[in-house]
Amino acid sequence: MLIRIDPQSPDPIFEQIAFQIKGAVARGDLSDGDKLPSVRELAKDVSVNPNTVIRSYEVLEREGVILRRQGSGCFITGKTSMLNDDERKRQLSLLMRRTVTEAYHLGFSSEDIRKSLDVGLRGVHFRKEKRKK
Amino acid sequence: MLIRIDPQSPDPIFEQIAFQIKGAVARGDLSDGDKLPSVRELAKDVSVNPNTVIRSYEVLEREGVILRRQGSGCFITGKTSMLNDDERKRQLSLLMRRTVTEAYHLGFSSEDIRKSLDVGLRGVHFRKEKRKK
DNA sequence: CCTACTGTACTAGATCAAATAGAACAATAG
DNA sequence: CTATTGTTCTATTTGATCTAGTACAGTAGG
Repeated sequence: MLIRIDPQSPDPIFEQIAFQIKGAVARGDLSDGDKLPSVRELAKDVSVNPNTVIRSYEVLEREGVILRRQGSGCFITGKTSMLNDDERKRQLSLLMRRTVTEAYHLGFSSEDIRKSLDVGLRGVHFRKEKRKK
Repeated sequence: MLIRIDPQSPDPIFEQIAFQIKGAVARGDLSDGDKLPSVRELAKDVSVNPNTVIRSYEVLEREGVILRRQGSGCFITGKTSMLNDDERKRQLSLLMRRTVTEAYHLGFSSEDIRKSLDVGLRGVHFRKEKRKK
């Protein structure tokens, strides 16, 4: 587990950890059944309080990314969101509205933005359970 | 100016205000030269402290979206980022990596994501100064 | 069974960001 | 000159974040 914390970042540490794990899953570096480092171990690695790691793992479990089992450890589930379809679509729509607005103000054209999304998509490992429409 | 604050949102008020103004500019509802409500006026509208509005306007000016002129008011510039090209590209790349990771964990396919981006892009009014490549 | 590992829960405290309140100053428009 | 604009400042409250330390609970393996 190569987690890098940026102490200067405005994002809280527990979110940085959670996001990096989500990134590893999206890339396929971590997948169904893989074991995460223990709370204490990761805390030591990253030089952070165990409570902070716990908080990251809580977030990830609430989002369905991992499963926590007392005594044995935390594991990647390989599943996604758990929200109902309407809510998922709403979230995606919000996310894209934010993304497009920010990209626009960075001064990019719609072509630039589409291309950049494609680059991002190429880094992701899409083979998951089918979802019903 | 129809600004809506969600007190439940994890995002700070000053960011919500700034983002909604950026959204209005991206949609074309606000454009070059348009005057924003005064600090005190908007603060009253949204039932928020004037200092909070000031902070939103500071953010927007730092990003080049608006221009503040003491005595006269705040105005849309119609310009974008002001960062150099390398930094802009870096920001776009980061933004997209975040977006794709989140969308992935919401359980969407790369096709879903591309489509949703296109929907978002359709809501944006792209006619701006040319940028050198 | 025992031990060492795992996650969990709790309290307490330090630090910082966000927001409010209120006062005062500075530049502009009319 | 006056009203309106943005600006600056200090003080205070609230909540989130993070640290620290302790203790408890479930699991795996000898």
